[in-house]
Amino acid sequence: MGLAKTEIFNDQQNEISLFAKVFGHPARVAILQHLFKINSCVCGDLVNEIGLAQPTISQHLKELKHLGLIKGNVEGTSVCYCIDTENWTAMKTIMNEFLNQDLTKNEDCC
Amino acid sequence: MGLAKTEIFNDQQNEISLFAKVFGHPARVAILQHLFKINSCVCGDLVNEIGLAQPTISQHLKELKHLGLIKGNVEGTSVCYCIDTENWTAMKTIMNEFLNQDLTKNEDCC
DNA sequence: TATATTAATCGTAATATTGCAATGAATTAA
DNA sequence: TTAATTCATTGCAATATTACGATTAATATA
Repeated sequence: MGLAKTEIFNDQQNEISLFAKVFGHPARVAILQHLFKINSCVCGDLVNEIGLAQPTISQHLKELKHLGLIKGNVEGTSVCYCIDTENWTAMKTIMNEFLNQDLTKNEDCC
Repeated sequence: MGLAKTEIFNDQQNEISLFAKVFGHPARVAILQHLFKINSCVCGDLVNEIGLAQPTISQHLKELKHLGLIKGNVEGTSVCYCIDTENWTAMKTIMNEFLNQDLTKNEDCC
């Protein structure tokens, strides 16, 4: 089917999977790392930095923007992207709660 | 193409995206949460707990196992799964490094 | 041995994702 | 106004993912 049955899972599980999914491609990981590193915002330098065609980068940026993890500002003919720090922090809280589940109760298997 | 150009990204970026990808489906999130909660290991209870068919759950378990995040032990006719605590911790380190990048340097966009 | 139970695997249909060439829209520069 | 620049969008081909019925393999029980 290629279609997840999201209706049988709770909001938290669906939200975690949506954030994780957007990190599930190395190009988007690389884009985010570069935005963090460059601090001030970058634009289509990303196309040069990462070795993918412009429409491909544009598509990945769109997905990151759609989840609110980055913002884009038009500056003349170019568009400047950067991390949305507030939303990034909120995402981190959700992901950390999932990743940092209590392991001390979990013994070796059976 | 449906195929990520992993060769143009570094190992860290590819590894992060592989872990994230496996969390990118709510069923796998739910499976992991249940394994954490049940502490002692569970088997095909997962099929009942989560509302998906047995082959589907089995497939998701296979992916989690392939990444080393869970272990499976055969017990008679049933198979008992649990979190691989060591690998989970290692994964957490990698994901935290990515999620906890320094935000203090990132100002509002442009 | 025959049957039941459990879970993995196979095969397949439906849908999603990735990547890019071609094109379009918006702005700037000449 | 015309041309150049930058980026988004469209359309499409190749591949991946999700889900499940049917089957198989392995073990347990009668």
